Amino acid sequence: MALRHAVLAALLDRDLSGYQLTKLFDLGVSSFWHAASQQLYVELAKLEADGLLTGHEVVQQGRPNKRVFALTDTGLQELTRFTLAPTKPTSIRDDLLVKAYAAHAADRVKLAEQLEQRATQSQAKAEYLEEQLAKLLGGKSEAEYLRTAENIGPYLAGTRGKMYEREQATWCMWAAEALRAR
Amino acid sequence: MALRHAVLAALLDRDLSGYQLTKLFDLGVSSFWHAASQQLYVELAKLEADGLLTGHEVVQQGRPNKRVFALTDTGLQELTRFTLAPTKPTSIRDDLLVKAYAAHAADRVKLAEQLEQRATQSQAKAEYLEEQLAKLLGGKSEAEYLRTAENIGPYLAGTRGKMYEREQATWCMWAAEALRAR
DNA sequence: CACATCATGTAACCAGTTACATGATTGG
DNA sequence: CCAATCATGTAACTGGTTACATGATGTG
Repeated sequence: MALRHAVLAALLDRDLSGYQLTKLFDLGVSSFWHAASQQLYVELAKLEADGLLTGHEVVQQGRPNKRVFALTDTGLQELTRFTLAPTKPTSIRDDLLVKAYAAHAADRVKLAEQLEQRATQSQAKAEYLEEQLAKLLGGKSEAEYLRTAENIGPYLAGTRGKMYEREQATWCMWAAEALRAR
Repeated sequence: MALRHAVLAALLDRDLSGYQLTKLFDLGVSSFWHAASQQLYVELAKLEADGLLTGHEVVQQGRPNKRVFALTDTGLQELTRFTLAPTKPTSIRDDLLVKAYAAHAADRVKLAEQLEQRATQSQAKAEYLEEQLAKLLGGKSEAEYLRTAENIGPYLAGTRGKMYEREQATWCMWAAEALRAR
């Protein structure tokens, strides 16, 4: 079970609805996990059935009502247990890397174009994450924030996401350049 | 279909047996894709049935015989087609990132230990990949190699893997330090 | 009233993981 | 003869993706 713990983690210091989680786990936004809305609603139902979450209908004016989910004690315990359990490293699994490996079978210019396009996307995502991180800091220096903030988890994970996207962009540009130069 | 193209790419400039592919796609080794042997043998059977590969028994002395697979023309075409097809970006999907996000629910020291352990693993993997890359260079400078080598694909993909592991190690140490300092 | 956004789901399918199995050959 | 490595598979299960569906509410 994988999404499971990502959902529990997301609900750690705020309650969220399925729709809000969808936005959090959306591609382009998520720094620490990705999931589509369909998967989330299924998972939320399971988590509620297992007693790890409780859902509460929230009546809204101006928009449809929503069900907001909160961690139960059991849910929090399960999350804590998960953080202690050993996990194996996972490697990158990205079609673009396979394409790069298969460069010899590809049209060099078209592959370079794809790499450049991805570089742009990754750059944009990195910038978005950087903004989010700046918001978390709220004016403080990073060192200060890491010492004093209540929950530094989102900052730690967000930083990894930012690094990943930046580096992806750097590599894409480098590889595209290498292909174009031939 | 995912592993499919990774296998075709791996067979692009040399023929390999299921066992050799297993080692290539093994965790700890793979820079561009991961797969377990069970999955590989199934995939190889499918690829052969689909006419993208052909297998040939190779009689060996001193060890069990093996079946070596080679790309067919159709297989090569399929790989080329794949390199041209658009693909979406994929984000990191790593339990360790979820654990970091859930830092507030975790034992800080134990989480730091896990991060440090992962840093060590990633460092080792990065060094292994660096050796592989040096072998590919074969004494040439990178610039020279990228200009003149027949197939730079493995070098491009391997470099991404190396970068990823190095950065993972850096982040793990940084995050562990942040957790320990509290 | 059409379109965007908010909001929540079901069902079929596909890819990957885990568990289980087997056998050859060499070296200590 | 036992352990390590080489070599190849099957089957059940889990997690994730894709396709399909529906309805509320506000804005132009």
